[in-house]
Parts: sequence; C-alpha cells; structure tokens
Amino acid sequence: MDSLPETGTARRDSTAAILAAAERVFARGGFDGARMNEIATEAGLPKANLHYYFGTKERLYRAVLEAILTQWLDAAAEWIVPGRHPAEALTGYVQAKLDHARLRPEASRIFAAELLRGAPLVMPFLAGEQRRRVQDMSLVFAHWATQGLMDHLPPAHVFFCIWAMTQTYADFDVQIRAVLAQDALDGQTFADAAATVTALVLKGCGVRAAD
Amino acid sequence: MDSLPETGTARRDSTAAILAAAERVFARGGFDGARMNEIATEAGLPKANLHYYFGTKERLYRAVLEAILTQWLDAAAEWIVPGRHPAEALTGYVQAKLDHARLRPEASRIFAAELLRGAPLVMPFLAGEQRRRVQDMSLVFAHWATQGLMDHLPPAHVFFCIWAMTQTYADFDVQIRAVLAQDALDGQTFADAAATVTALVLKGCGVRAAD
DNA sequence: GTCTATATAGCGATAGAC
DNA sequence: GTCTATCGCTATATAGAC
Repeated sequence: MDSLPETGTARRDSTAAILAAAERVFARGGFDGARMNEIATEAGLPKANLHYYFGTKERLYRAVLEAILTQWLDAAAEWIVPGRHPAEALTGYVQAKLDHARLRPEASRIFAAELLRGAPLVMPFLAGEQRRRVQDMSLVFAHWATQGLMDHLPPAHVFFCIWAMTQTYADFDVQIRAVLAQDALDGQTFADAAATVTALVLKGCGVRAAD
Repeated sequence: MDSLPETGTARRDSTAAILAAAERVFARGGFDGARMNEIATEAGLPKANLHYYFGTKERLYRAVLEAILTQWLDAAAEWIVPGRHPAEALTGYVQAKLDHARLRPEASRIFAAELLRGAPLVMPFLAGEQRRRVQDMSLVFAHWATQGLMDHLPPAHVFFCIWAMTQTYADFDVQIRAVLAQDALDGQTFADAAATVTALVLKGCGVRAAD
C-alpha cells in the first residue's frame, strides 16, 4: 500500500506530465526563475493541480532532482571496472557522458544550476554516493597505473575534468553554438566533441591503445 | 563631462560597494535568486540607494556583467600567439584560467549562471568578441599543427574543453569539495588541478616538450 | 479528483522628508 | 545625496464549488 492514493492511471499521467514540464522549466530558469504557472501551462493542467500533487514548489523541485539523480546513477560508472582495458573503459565512459549531455541536456542543466547555488539539496548525494563512486573508480585507476596501462594522475581530478568537458556541451551549449555559429549542436559537432575529449583523456592519461 | 553627476568620492565609493556586494549576491543565486535587499545590506546601504545609482535590478546586473567581461577579456588569450612554443603557451593559458577560477570564483559563477539561462545579455559578446578570439587562436593552432608541434584536433573544441576543465573549479567547487571532503579548495588542490589539466591538454594535443 | 477564484506575502520600485 | 515609509504587482499557495 502506497502512502499516496493510487486510484488508477490519472494520477500517474498527471504527475508524469507535471514532472516532465517541470524539468523543462526548471532547466530554463533554475529554481528561482521557474514559475509554477509556466509549469502548469506546459503540462496542460491548472496550477492548482501542481499543488495538489506536490504540495509546494520546493517539493516539486526535489522530485525533479531525485528523478534526475536516480537515472543518472546507473549511467556511466559501470564502464570503470578493473577487468576492462582503460582505453576501452575511458572511451565508453566519455561516450556515455556525452550521450547524456546530448539526450538529456535539461537534466544536466538542472544539476549544474543546483551546484551553482551551493547544492543545498544534493549535498548529501555529493558527499555520499558520488564521493564513494569516485573512491571506487580511483582504485581502478590505481590498479591500471601499477600495471603500466596508464599514467599516475590524481584520479579524482581526472574525473572532475571528464565531467566538466562532457557536461559543458549540455550546460553551456549556448556558448558553443555562438562560437561555432550554429543554430543547434548537431551530430557532427558531438562527433568532434567525442573525438576531442577522448583524445585529451586517453593520450593525456598516457593510455596506450587496447590490443 | 560625464553623463552621470560626479561630485566627488561619495558616488564612487557607493557604486563600488554596491557592485562588489552585487557580484557576491548574484554569484550565490543568479539574477532571479538575488534580492535587492540582500545586496543593499551587504553593501551597508539602504535599498533605495541602489535604485538611485543603477535604476533597476536588471541594470545593476548588466553593470556587474560588463565589469566581469571587461576584466576577463585581457586575461588569458594573449598566451596563444604564434611566436610561442605551444607547450609554453598552453601551460600559461591553462594556468591563467585556473588562477582566474581561484581568485575570482564569483565572476566565473555569474558568467556560468548567465550561460545556463540562455545568455540573454551576453549573447552579443559570445557571438562577437569571443567567437573572433577563438577564430584567431584557431589559426595559431593550425600554424603549430602544420609545423608538427602539436596534433590536428578541432581547435574550438580544445578551447571548450580547457574552459570547462578550468572553470569547473570555480563554478562547481561545491561538488569538488564534497568529493574530496575538503572545507575549501586549498593551494594543493589547485596545484593538482593544474598538473592534471596541463597533462591532459599537452599530452592530449600531442605537444612535445619545449626545448 | 479537478478546477476557478482568491488570499497572503514578498519583492522591485518610488515618493517625499531631510 | 541619502534615507524611511510605502505603493503596486506578481507569485505561491489555498479555499471551496463542482
């Protein structure tokens, strides 16, 4: 039995529509820039329904953030395992992060805006789950380095750099579009991005090509 | 003769205090998150004075942005000139960008928040001055590449990556602090960052050591 | 459960005394 | 030029009809 009433598909449809609309609107203006009215219009529902389902604007924002974090967690980290060759692992990791930037830019921007605000809501995630994952992946890096498969660089900083390089194509795409004079980031641009980031990471970490 | 009355140092002191306070407050919450009241309190002045000097919140925000862009322009691009060896040039460029992230994190965050919002105000700068600078620096990269001093990578994307890697230490420092379990990013952390980013860029671009 | 109409608060902006 | 007091609007949130 759920804590919330579950009377059929109406609730699921409405909440899903609200969450999808909220993600788009929060991505455009952040928490403070978003208007409940705008979310309601975009979801095709009266504003009062948002409050009926989620109570307050902050709880709706939390729900959006949690959905983002949940689906984010499964994404790329599984590439970094000791059994794999670092060339293959890092190529897959970078590609998975770039795919996320291309396919779910709103999610990336909401997360970026939350960090810019000082991460009042996702701090527990950062200091917990994410910190642990970086520690785990750092052990794999150390393993590869002692085997002579890659250089000794501070693993955490390598991840900070990979996150930054890949997420910039979602978070700051307006800058990239302006510099490249493009209306939208197309497949060719993301292919160039993948080639560049992969080259910087693989050659930068001294990874020799996989056999 | 100025368009604004200049009766002495009172105006200059007040406007300077307001701009400094505004930069801090806008850096914390972005345009929408900032409160004129908060800026006034932090500047030690009544709120009405902000409107007396700057008219509206948006014009105060524009003034902060312009100050940031002005001092940003002179910063790092002068490293990328054909006469220099790419090893020295890229090392200096990365270091200059990291110094900016360490010394003026609020400026970096305000710019990041502006990009996240779709760059309504700095779009002319992006499509004009910044695009031209990237084109100029790209020519230098092409020059170095034809001389065999570095690999052929898409120059614009290399800059996107360098910007991302260096600015992440200002914009998303809360994430880095959480993962590293540090209260504040200290000199050692920035030294590790410099070593990592420089390694990724130099080795990633296939730059051989300068003679 | 769903919607219309409204209450309440907070913010940007201003009037007007000094 | 500087400040206090206040206006008017907008946005979140809710009351209550259906």
